[in-house]
Amino acid sequence: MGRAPCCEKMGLKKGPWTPDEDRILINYVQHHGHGNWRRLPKLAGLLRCGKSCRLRWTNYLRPDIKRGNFSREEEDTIIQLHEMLGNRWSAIAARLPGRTDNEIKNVWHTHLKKRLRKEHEAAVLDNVPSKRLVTMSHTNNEPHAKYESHGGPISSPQTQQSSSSVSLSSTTTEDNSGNDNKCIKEALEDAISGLIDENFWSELVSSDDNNSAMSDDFLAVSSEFQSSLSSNVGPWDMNGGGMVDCFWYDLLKGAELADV
DNA sequence: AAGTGTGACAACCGCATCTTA
DNA sequence: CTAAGATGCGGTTGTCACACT
Repeated sequence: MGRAPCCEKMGLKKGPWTPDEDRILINYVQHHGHGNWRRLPKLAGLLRCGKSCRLRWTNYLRPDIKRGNFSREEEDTIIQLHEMLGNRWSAIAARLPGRTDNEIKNVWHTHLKKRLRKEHEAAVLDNVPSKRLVTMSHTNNEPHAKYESHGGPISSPQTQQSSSSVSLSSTTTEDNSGNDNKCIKEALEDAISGLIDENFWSELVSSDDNNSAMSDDFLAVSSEFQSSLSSNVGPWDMNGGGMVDCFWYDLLKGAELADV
C-alpha cells in the first residue's frame, strides 16, 4: 500500500489557486464530474495534482459550501461535538451541512479555543462551575464524551422517563439507512436496559465535578453498547467511531438531563 | 512611513484507510 | 488474498491583511 506519488512531480503548480484555475476546475467538474481525481487535472488541462484539485473543490469550490462567518449556534455545535469526538474534524463537519473539515479546524484553532479559554477564565473568576459539564475525559488527546447544557438546567432522565427506555434523538443517523438506524437503536436500548439506574446520571455529573474518571456504570453501558452493536449490526466502523460517538451524543442530548 | 506581530484562512504534507484489479 | 492506486483525514505551514509600535 504505497503512498501515491503526488505533487512532487515536476511542472505541477502549487500554492494559491487563480480565478482561471478555479473556473476551469468548476467547469470540468460540472460537466464531467470529478471521477478520478488523479486523472482530472490532465483531462481538464490544469497544471495541478489531483490531490490539490480535490482539496480545492471540496474545501472551496463545491456549490453546497456555506461560506462566511460561523453563527453562534454553529460554534456551539462545534464545541459540543469536539468535546464528544475530539479532533475528528470530518466527523464534526458531517454534522454541519455546508461546512468543511478544514474550515471547522481553522475556526477551532483561531476562534473557539480562545473563546473557551475566556469562558473558562470567566467561570473561574466568578467562582461558578462551568456550564459545560458531564465530563468523561479519557486523556487530553482522546475524544471526550461530554454534554453541554444549552444554558438550561441539567436534568436527570429518570425524572422524565423510565431508565430502561431513554428516548433516542431521531437526528442521529442521517447518513445511514433506516434499517441501520433501527438496529443501532435497538442495540443501544439493549445495552442501556437495566444498566442505567437512579445513580447513573448523578454519578456521571459528579465524575465531572471531581474531574475524576468515568463512573463504572457509564463504562459498563458504553462497553455493552459497543458489543451489542457488533452482534446486532455486524461489522461497524468502531475505530472511526463517529457514529457510535454520535449516538452517545444524541442519547445524552435526547435524554434532556434534569437538575441533579 | 517602515518594521514587526498577530490572526485568519487556504493549501500542502504525509500517513491511514479504502477500493479495485 | 494481495498489492497498487485512490482517497480521506488531521496536522502543519505559507501567505496575506491588518493592527500596533
